[in-house]
Amino acid sequence: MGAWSGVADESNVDNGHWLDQLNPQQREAATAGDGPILVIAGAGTGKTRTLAYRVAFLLEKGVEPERILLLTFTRRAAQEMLNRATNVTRKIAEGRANTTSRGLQPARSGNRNHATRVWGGTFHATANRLLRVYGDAIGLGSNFNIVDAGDAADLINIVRQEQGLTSKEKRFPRKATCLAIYSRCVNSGDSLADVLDGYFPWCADFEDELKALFAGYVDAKQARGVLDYDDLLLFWNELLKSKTLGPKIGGRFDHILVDEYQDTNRVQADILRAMQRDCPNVMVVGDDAQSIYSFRGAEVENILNFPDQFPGTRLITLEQNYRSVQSILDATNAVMLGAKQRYTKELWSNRRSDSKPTLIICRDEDDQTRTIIDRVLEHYEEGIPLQRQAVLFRAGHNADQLEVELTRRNIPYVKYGGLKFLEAAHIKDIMAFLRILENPQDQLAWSRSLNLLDGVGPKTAAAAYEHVRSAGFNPAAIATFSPPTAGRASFAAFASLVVEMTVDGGSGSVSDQLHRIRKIYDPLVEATYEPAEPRLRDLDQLEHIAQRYQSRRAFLDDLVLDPPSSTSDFAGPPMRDEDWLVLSTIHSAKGCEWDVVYVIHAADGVIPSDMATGRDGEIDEERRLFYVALTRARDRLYVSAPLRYYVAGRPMTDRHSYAQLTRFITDDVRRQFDVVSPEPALETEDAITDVDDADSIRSRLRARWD
DNA sequence: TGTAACTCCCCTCCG
DNA sequence: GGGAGTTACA
Repeated sequence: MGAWSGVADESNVDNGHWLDQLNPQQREAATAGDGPILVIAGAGTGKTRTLAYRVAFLLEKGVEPERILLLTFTRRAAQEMLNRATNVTRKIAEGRANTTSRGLQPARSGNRNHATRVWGGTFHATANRLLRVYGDAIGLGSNFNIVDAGDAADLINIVRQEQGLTSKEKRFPRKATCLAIYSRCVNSGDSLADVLDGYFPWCADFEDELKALFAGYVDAKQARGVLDYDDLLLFWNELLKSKTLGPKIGGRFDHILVDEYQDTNRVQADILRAMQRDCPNVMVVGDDAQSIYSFRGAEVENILNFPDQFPGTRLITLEQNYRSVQSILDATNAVMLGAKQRYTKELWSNRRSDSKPTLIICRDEDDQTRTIIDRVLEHYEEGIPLQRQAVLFRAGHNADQLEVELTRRNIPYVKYGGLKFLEAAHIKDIMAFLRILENPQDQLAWSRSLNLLDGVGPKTAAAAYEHVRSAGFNPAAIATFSPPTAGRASFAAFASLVVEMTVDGGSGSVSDQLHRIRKIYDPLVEATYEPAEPRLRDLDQLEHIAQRYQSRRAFLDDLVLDPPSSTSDFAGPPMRDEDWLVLSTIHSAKGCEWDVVYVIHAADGVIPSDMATGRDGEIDEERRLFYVALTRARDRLYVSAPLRYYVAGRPMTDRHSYAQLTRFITDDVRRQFDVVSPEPALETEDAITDVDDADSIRSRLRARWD
């Protein structure tokens, strides 16, 4: 996406010693010796830069790249750091070449892409990589399919129906809720009763049923040869418990670096501790004030208690902010002052500014949309490209109206977060076809594909799966299944394609395979969706990204583990040199920065979300989220809130409701902003001293009549 | 057994 | 506005 922290490139490392590019604390972190290290890095303090230099330092020291494991929150973050590390090592090598006699090759000249051999990625992606290697050893096999949250919820639903858990007197929790409960249990290690009590009190009546459901879900995953996201971590953790495999896996590495440690959960911390037995050099980096993923089971205690859990920890704190002007930091520091749990860091910057950030109070959402777009265009006219400006919001749909208006005005934008490309039905359908070929046990994939065919519903799909199963999971057996009803034409076409592709499945590139599937799938799309055109274009794009992959397995795994976060991630060359505005959820903006940032919908109920007011600590997390949003800004920061929302109801009864500015902007915080309001006359003013007070005015007015 | 049409309820953030 | 559950009909 837009700009990553510390956009400054590493191009000038050859002026003086390369480590001179870092401040003393950063340098201490980058060059620290062995043992556990905790780096507390406030927003914008050069964390990415420090990690990149750390990697470069280790490589320079002679550590083999494949013996370094870099765990990050997204794969994009890992790539960014490794690219920068590569730049640093290249500059060092060039510098060395210049100081040695001409004609000599620089040291390690064959290792230009050294850093690309570092193990880098998310916990989940790393787990996948390890399980593909060691899965056979524990009977997991290496051809498991990974299911995303939607598929996992569907599978839970199947089990639920099998178990007859369709109570009528009181509604059973929805499938997504069931999955969320399950996930929280396994990620936190807490008992079902505690999780229900603490987070899902309205589901407490179903404890026994849920217990049975989850047991059935675990069995169902096993029977179908699939792992969900949580399984990846759980299985990795289990591998490490083995007396033989554990040391092997940990022993693969000499150094483990973990970014965004404040957003790891208990299983991830367990994994790290287990890895550390055989790889003592662990460095974690994070910021307790930016912990925003507890909804996913993240525990900020992991970073707070790191020194206890890893004895001998060296603590390094980065406090100088290189990103924002001081006036923005004044505002963000003020926001954090209100946190129940006080954080110790107070960020400071050398970057001065003569203007405060701006708080824009808007009449309603229309007003907000217009105002934001106007400001964006003003800054654009001043010479700040759209890509260096970002609009941030709490939830994906908060940007709906803005998107409509940007489209109407022909202003290009990309949106990150919110609904994923991959979650669209037509994408999942066609991916299901590939999943069948890769792992014929995957019942979800079969039923998804089969249900598309005319005259095939759940029953027929289940019978067909059973047929394939009894044939030893040979996918080609589908050809000998005869569907009971009409519509045999499309079934026959489907079956013969499966047979064809089973026979020569390995041959042909992934995008070729997709292309062949589309011959029967496109007509189905055209028949199913009214404007089919945009969906077909999505499939074109899918085919386009598939070109980057050598293997079907890698393609499937990547799309689940590292889904394209916006449609522009695979936009073709035409977009390349255009400019576009960035729209992003605050969560997806983590780690990024822009010259100008607009935080919209800063109204109570949105920030903090009205869904997050239940528990202690949830409000604090919303505050941190707001803090993360504000600290993305380098030069200019706008916060806006509509005071009125239209509630789209039935025709003729459209009403509006009134909103309040987010509670995180207290009077103290507000003083750090310039306030723009549509109705300044209605603003309440603090005590004014340059006119008489009301009493003296009244007595003077009265005096005329004396 | 599959499908279309109708109802009701609830809606977040992500790997 | 869309998922999930129900009903009527082919």
